[in-house]
Amino acid sequence: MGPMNPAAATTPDLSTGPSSPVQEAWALLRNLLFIERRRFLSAAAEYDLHPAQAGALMQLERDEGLPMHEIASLLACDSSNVTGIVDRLEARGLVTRRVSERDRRVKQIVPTELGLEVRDALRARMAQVPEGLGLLSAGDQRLLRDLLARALAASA
Amino acid sequence: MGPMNPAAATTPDLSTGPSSPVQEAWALLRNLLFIERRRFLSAAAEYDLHPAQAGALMQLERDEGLPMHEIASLLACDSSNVTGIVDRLEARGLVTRRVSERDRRVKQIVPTELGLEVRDALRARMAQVPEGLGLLSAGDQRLLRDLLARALAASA
DNA sequence: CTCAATAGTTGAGAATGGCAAATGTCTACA
DNA sequence: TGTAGACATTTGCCATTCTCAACTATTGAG
Repeated sequence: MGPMNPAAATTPDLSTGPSSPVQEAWALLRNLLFIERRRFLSAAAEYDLHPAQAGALMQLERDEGLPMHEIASLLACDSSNVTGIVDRLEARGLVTRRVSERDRRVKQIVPTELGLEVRDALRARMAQVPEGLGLLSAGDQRLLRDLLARALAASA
Repeated sequence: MGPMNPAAATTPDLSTGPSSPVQEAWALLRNLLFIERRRFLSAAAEYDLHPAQAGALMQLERDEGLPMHEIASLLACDSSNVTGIVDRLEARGLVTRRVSERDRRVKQIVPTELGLEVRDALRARMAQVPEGLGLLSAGDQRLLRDLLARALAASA
């Protein structure tokens, strides 16, 4: 994520024709995502991590670790970037490189204990539900979850 | 951070805890954000713009333009970044700097005709509704819009 | 008029991001 | 078996983003 990256615009209301309900819903969602980007940046900054470093760290799971090329794929960036990102995470004692036993070309990136703590703290910050959603009634919250689950199940 | 704090109330239990419907809904939404980021990156790349440049361009409106410090605020970055970003947009003929008449310190960044075309193309790409949402029934689409409208109205 | 605050720019230094080249390792195939 | 091609990672180069601190010009308040 980076860095991420600047994200969607605030709803511009393109003035080009009427918008359908689903388009309006999507415009609202983009607003939410826009706010989310700031949360991500400030969470990363709080732990003195650059957005890309935080993004990489958050992807790691405990046991196996992730090959660098998979991190690159998740972050949508070139593998050569991951080298530097992992270098810095490793220098701070947050991850270690471990050569894969099954394929000596690949290096599994495994979080250290410290790395797991930071990762979990970051995940917790991002898992915090935005204010607006929390204010919906319990029934509406369930409804929203069900709608989204249906929508994303259909696309996956 | 007691139970009275609404932010704390929506904080998920990191470790193995069961998640509430609203937390599940939010987790689904973050998936969407993830996908959305890639769309943004590829849309920007398609127009040979770096993400920050595309982000800035998409914020501009036709008539007044935006002061640079407002662009910085929208992009959540330092004003000094915006200097360079606008430099490159200007070099490519996408925007112009116009000194504000009301305050000669500020420069309004106004899109050129070409800039408007690119901006609209970018906005159109980002306005494209993700597959999953489009597969919902018409009724569900309206329901989703209404839920989100209610949630975001409450937070704004 | 003076002075603090604001808008933008500049410069230095770290980091990201893409591309091309190089190394070491695997795998398919003849 | 051996060899060619594919793959994972690293390195170097260069453009860009980003933060911080300093600087200029301008504004507005007292």
